[in-house]
Amino acid sequence: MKDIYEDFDRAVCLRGEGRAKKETQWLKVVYGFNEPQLPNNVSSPNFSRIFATNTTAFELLVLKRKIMGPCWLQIKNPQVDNKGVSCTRTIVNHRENIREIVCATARIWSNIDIDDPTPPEALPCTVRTFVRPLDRFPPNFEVRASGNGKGLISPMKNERMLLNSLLVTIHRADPDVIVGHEFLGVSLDVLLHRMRELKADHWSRIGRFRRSRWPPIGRQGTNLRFLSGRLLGDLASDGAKDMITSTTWSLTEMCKTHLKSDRQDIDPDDTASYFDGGVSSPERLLTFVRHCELDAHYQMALAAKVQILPLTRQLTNLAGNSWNKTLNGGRAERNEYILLHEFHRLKYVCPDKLWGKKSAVAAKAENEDGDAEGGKTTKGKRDKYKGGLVFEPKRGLWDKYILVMDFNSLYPSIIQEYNIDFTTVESVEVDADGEEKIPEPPSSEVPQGVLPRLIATLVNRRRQVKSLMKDKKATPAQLLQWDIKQMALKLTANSMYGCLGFEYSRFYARPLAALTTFKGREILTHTRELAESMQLDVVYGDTDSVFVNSNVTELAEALKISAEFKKAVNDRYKLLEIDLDGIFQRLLLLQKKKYAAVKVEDGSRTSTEVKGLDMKRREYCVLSKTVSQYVLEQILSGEATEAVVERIHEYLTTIGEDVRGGKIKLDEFIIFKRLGKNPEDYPDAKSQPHVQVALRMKARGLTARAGDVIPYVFCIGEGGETAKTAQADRAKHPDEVRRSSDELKIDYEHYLAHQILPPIERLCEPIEGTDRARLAECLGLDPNRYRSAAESEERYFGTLDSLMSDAERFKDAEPFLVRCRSCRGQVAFAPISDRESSLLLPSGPACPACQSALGTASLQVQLETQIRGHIAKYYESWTVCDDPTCGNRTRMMGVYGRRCLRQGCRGTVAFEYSDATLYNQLRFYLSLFDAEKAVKTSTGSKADEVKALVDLQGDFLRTMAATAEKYLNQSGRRWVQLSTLFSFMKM
RNA sequence: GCUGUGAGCGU
DNA sequence: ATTACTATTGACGCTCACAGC
Ligand SMILES: [Mg+2]
Ligand SMILES: [Mg+2]
Repeated sequence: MKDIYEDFDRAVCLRGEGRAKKETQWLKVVYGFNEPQLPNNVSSPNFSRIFATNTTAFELLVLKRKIMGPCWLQIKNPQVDNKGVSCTRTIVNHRENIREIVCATARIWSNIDIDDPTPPEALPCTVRTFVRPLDRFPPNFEVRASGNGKGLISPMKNERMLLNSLLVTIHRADPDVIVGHEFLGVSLDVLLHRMRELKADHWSRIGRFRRSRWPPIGRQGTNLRFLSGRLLGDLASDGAKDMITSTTWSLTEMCKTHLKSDRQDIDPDDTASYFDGGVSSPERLLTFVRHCELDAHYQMALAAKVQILPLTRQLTNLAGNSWNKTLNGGRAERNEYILLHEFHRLKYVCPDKLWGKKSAVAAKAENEDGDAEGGKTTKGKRDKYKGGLVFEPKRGLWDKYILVMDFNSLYPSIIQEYNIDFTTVESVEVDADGEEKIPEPPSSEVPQGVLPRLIATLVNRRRQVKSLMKDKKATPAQLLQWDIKQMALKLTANSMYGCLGFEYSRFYARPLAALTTFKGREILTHTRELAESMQLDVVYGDTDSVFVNSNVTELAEALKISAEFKKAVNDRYKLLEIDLDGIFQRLLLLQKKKYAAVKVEDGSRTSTEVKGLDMKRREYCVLSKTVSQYVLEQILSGEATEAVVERIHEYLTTIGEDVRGGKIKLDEFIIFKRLGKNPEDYPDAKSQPHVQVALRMKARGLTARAGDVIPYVFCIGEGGETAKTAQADRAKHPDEVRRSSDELKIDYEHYLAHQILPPIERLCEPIEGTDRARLAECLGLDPNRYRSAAESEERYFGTLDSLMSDAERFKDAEPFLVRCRSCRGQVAFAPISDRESSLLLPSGPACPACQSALGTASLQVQLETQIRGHIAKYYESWTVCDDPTCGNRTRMMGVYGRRCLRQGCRGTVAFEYSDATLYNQLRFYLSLFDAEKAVKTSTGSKADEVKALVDLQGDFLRTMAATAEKYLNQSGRRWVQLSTLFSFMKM
């Protein structure tokens, strides 16, 4: 082997379990990357282990040269930055169901300084758009295109020419950065496949690495390597999504929220209509081309607005990783590199990167855990250790000042405060019961560890930057740059903790993470106790905050209390710092992590702060959010409850009418849900609306991949579905609804019952004077279906001491029909207190028609037969639809389904003969032979008569009652089970 | 109510 | 007119909808 040199080096090994091993002697061997990699598990009498056999060239270069992110390696070039934006339009070739390129815009800015806050529209750029016909261009299109304003439009003969010209443009401009929206996931994928298919010239010019032979094109969204040498800033990448607050990250939405521009949405299925040489006009195609031009601008404007490039550069400079990785997202790698740099500098040997495996520690813990599967969350991911503490909220509407006291970056502070580090914390024993114990923090003599010092450095640098920002003479450009810097420092410090508990991390150290959160819980508990010792009421708290009820109505007094409390808390810690995060004038505390408040801004201004409520979630449509917003405003208005409740009821009534009257636009009904996996990978796609919609999108040639946010609307079923699939199948893409022109109708009832009512009900839960049934009624929904279980039960059976008479209670019960063997007549067994109709005489039961006696045994058999008939009917499980226009009666359904099976009907089915009906029937039979009740319900002179009768016929009554009771007990137990187990049936 | 699945808010 | 390869994942705490039992 050549190129080898040897060198003894003292180093400390950082392996696995918490504390680093002792300093030992190492032999450093270096050889070229042209030689094969050594296996990492070999040993010999001369050495026990080899480390870093699989270190990548990138890691080595960056560490050895101490390269901390983007910088010039040879200082000979002037600062040149060339940014390009590409925007492509594709069309689905339905014959082969593949996507082709029809239009592409390259918008190029040259010599840009990314820290320059000037918006892109104020900077010069060149615009070049290539467009090709599907068959032929509309007449005169070429002429009209040449007269386009700023941007150059180049009509191309075919797709291959388009691609070639695009490649030439990219080659000439040779951009350092490509900015796009869904470029990696969509555009690049189509570009690559089309370039290969059509044998485009110099295809590798899309990147800076020249190739002639095509390497395999990987899975969609994984082909970043084709762009080697250029940076890709994709607005839809995970990295960008973390920086942009948006529900869908669609271009249209981000333009609206971040640029205040109304971007026109184009239904992909309409693309062909713009191109049709016969139908379309040149103007129409031009609008399409200009739309493409404009999108390229929007993408750049958004990138500038959210500052992806400057921020990712700062993050990369801090961590010393690759800029492209930061742009693409994934925090773990940044964290890994910042630690690699630090440990390398201090001459530690770091744990090797394990490809495709969890870290050694994680794998070991897995074996020990065995099948003792802990609390699973998603994708079989277990919770590995305990996290933050959340106090049980004291629910309700608070109207005295509430002080929100919050620890400043709790976890980074804890790591510093307790000197938590790989090198300082002793490894822990595993308990007998497999429970891992929390390690002890080191004693105060132990010198500061690597991690605490790293975080301290970051925090100090941030403090310096923030003090710079206070300078009055600072230019806006400087301020912006400093703000980005301090943001990057904060993000970096805050992400250190997360990676300690990350099982795939090279620096995985679960005990350290567990210790950090443990201290967090301890601190929060102590903080609460301190507040209570100061006679302060803590109404809520989450991980690093306590909500203190000041119980005063004067702001100055509240501030005084907060200052006292703050001092009391901060005196207990060296570094840890609590601060007043905000003051709430009113607070509606609904659940853990769910509340709304009127926050006092400086002086007299206020703002509303909402956390965790349904209206913050993308799965609730705009309409639902609007209604929630109104209701919330009323509740927080501070006015008298009656007035508030009345206004809410009124509002809901008009909403119900407006919705049913079709006065609300389609956009207000759109629901969003993200695909957690690719749509094909769902085991039960049938029951998931967003998956169904995504699958249909794919069938039409559009893309729908893991991570995409799918919009959909619930429509009225067209029929042909089974009960199981009905709900999900009724979800349609908004474009489908728009295209269908009245074919598809929005399911207004569904929206009222599932999107509007539940959030409102949750908001009003602590409000006196209204309830679910009342709210449902206002919306025009059947209040009975929304009554609470207790209420429904009352309505069924009456309360125990109800005034409801038996006649009322049993009005729907079927009578006990007695057949006389002599005269073959049939008569109902009337209540015995009803002396005129009853067939029970003091001498015994007798036929009212022929006066012959009826035997006890005969009556008993007849009763049993009829009871069995009812029970059989119950088990037949006939269901009937509640929609009066349908009335479908069937037993086709699964026992627990509720949807009507009939095509096109949206009714809800209930058991025609329900458990409640059966129960009531049996109680009716029993009541017929209830001596005590008969006496009680009789009045005046009748009472004596009845009393005498039941005394004489006691045996008969007891026999019959026992018969009824036997079945009642059997079925009664069944009923109790059903009513408690399947409480949903009594909604 | 339990189980499972799927959502995504919160710190 | 030269390579080429995986794989890709910050933590935990809490609520909600749906299907099935
Ligand atoms: Mg905090
Ligand atoms: Mg907080």
